[in-house]
Amino acid sequence: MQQGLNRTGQLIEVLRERIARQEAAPGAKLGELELSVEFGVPRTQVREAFSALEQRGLIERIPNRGAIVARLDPANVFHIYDTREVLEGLCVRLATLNAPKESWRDLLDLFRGPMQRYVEKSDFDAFLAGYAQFRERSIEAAGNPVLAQMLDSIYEKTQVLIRRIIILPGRAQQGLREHVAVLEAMHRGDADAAEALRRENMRSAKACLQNFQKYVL
Amino acid sequence: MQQGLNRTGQLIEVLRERIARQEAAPGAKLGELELSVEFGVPRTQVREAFSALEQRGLIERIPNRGAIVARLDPANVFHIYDTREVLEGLCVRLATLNAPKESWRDLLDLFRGPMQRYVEKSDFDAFLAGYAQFRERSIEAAGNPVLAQMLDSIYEKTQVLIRRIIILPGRAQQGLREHVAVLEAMHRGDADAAEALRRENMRSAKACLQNFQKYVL
DNA sequence: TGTTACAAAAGTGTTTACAAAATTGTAATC
DNA sequence: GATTACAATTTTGTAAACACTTTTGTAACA
Repeated sequence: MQQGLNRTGQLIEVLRERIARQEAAPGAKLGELELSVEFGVPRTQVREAFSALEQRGLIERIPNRGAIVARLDPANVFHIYDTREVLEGLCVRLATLNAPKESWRDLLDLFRGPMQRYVEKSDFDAFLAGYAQFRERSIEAAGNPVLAQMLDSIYEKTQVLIRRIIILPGRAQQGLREHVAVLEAMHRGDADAAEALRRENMRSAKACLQNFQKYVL
Repeated sequence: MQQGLNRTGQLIEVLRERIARQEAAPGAKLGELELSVEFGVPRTQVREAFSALEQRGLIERIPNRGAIVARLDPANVFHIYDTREVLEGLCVRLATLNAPKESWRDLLDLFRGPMQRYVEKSDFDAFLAGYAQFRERSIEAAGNPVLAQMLDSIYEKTQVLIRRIIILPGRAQQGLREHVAVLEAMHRGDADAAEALRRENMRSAKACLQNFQKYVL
């Protein structure tokens, strides 16, 4: 799966990052020549990168009209959350089973202490960084590369949404409470509870999304 | 995600099919020039197709040495089954919730009657065709394209294995029993039971794989 | 006979150039 | 002043050519 060194692989990574961060907005046009001069690579390599990104569902290619950043089909958002629910559940279950209980201490402290203050101060960047840490640690502890890849492909599509959900009234607080509950289960080594709580967490995020559908989608 | 008409998209599909069917064995070399003359397309399009297939994890590209059909890392096989367990579970749950109960009648009859005889006669092709039918119907009824794509990406990697597992002593019988149980749950509209039974089914397949590890991996 | 050195061949990676399509800009007409 | 027809520009799609790497075949030598 890794294609670390060659230039095309790097280009794919950079574009993937750019799309996930929304530096290139959905629907934005990606010019072949434009990118080839920006990165100093031949146009054929840009086209190869496009082919890979299209396969990943991050861009759409329209014949003779070029490539645009894929728009997130609102109908698919809920499908994504349904799927994500079971994957995230599996992730924390495996992580709980594989890692020593005490290894979750620092994250638990983070979520019980500093993260609370980030919410109160509306410091969403710090808050999201905490979420990212939880995500990375869980995936690493789960030790399942197949699962990791699938979660990645979901994250890169939903990263947009998370920033919109987090600012909804009360959502950050509730999400935080639920994460603490998950971490507590992980800390006491209760894998089944961790999975159930994480799934509950995803369902509540989806419900929140449904409530404010007209504002965020 | 669809790239139906253009030639590169077709080429990707044909190669994907060929790899999934094992017409191209794992480790087999895929020559650019060779394929470009076979399909009558320029070499650049073959390279674009390679880029897409590499992203999908179906081939590996080694710099200056070309592309080979990806070998299935034995360590990943169990990771695949863990992940597949939760996805298949979700699939039958959604299918049960979305489709009318009676719509599973014909599959239930198939699995209770003819499929039994296929097993007894060791008619594995007919048997696998029945499995495929169950799979397609479930995915369609689930109506979740995100889930469908993930299951696809798993199937195209494991199709090899299924043919080896099915011939293991007693496996076909047990798998059939478990499928009947799942279908019965679906037929009476019990989504939770269907999910639990399907997951149980995946775990038993994984266990079987572990028992005969040295023979099939 | 086996091994090393070297040359030829094959294949991949990259660049360039050209053809076709779409978009944009302009001018003529109603 | 708005609309249509047409030309110019831009951009994508395709083909060919070139350069570099790996592999293979051959011959000289120990």
